[in-house]
Amino acid sequence: MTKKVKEIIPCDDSCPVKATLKILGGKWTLLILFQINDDVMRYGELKRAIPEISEKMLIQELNMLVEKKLVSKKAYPEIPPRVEYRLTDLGLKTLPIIATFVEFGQENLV
Amino acid sequence: MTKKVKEIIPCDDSCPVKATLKILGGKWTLLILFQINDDVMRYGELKRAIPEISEKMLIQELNMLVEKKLVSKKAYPEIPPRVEYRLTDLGLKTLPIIATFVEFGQENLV
DNA sequence: AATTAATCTAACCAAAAAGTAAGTACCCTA
DNA sequence: TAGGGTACTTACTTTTTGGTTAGATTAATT
Repeated sequence: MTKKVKEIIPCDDSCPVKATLKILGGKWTLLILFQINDDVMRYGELKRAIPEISEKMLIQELNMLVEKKLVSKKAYPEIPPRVEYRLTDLGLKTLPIIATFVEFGQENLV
Repeated sequence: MTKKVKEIIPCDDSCPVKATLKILGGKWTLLILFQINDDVMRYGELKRAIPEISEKMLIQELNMLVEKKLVSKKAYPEIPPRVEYRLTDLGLKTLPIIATFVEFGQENLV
């Protein structure tokens, strides 16, 4: 009779949960994606949709999301300026994640 | 012809995404739940499964998860000590969330 | 001529989260 | 009697994150 040894596979950098967390793990990230959803949102609209976020964080997160190619940005050369954000194809793929967040929250928390 | 006004519903404390984020938003939380999964895990096993986490953070997160009723803890009065963690019914409900993280990571990142 | 509007930037500081390192407890084995 | 195993705990420091304030832009409105 051999001693049973539980095999532990240490999670490394290829852990998909970790990889996803790296992009979506911020305090505001999922909330912003959730608000944009499959719509077009202006900067000011997002600000009103997430009132507690500071302008700095909103811009910072949006820039990050554009850089990571989850969000595309279109600025119109107008005065006053108009900038529209929407999800890219990659960004749209986060919507199922957000849907599970919504469901868990609705059924168990709020 | 009336000016089109986009209706913005500001997300308040009842936003399900925010509520879920409040519990699952930590740097290590989802990773720990992912490792426990539908299994029984000892403290030391979790430590080996997530090598980069510090003991302090692991304990802190586990305590938080027990307090939030996502994880149950069973300590055996033995020397050396043995403590087992497993997901509660509520904790098991986070597995679909984690599954979407895994899928997104596998298909788009790793 | 001053004000307003919308989007963004930069500098600075505060708070929160996470990391580090050491120590505690207890019995067993060598 | 020294060291090892397991699960924590504490005090301290660093890093990350977030908040505040001020300012740039420039055409149209007051």
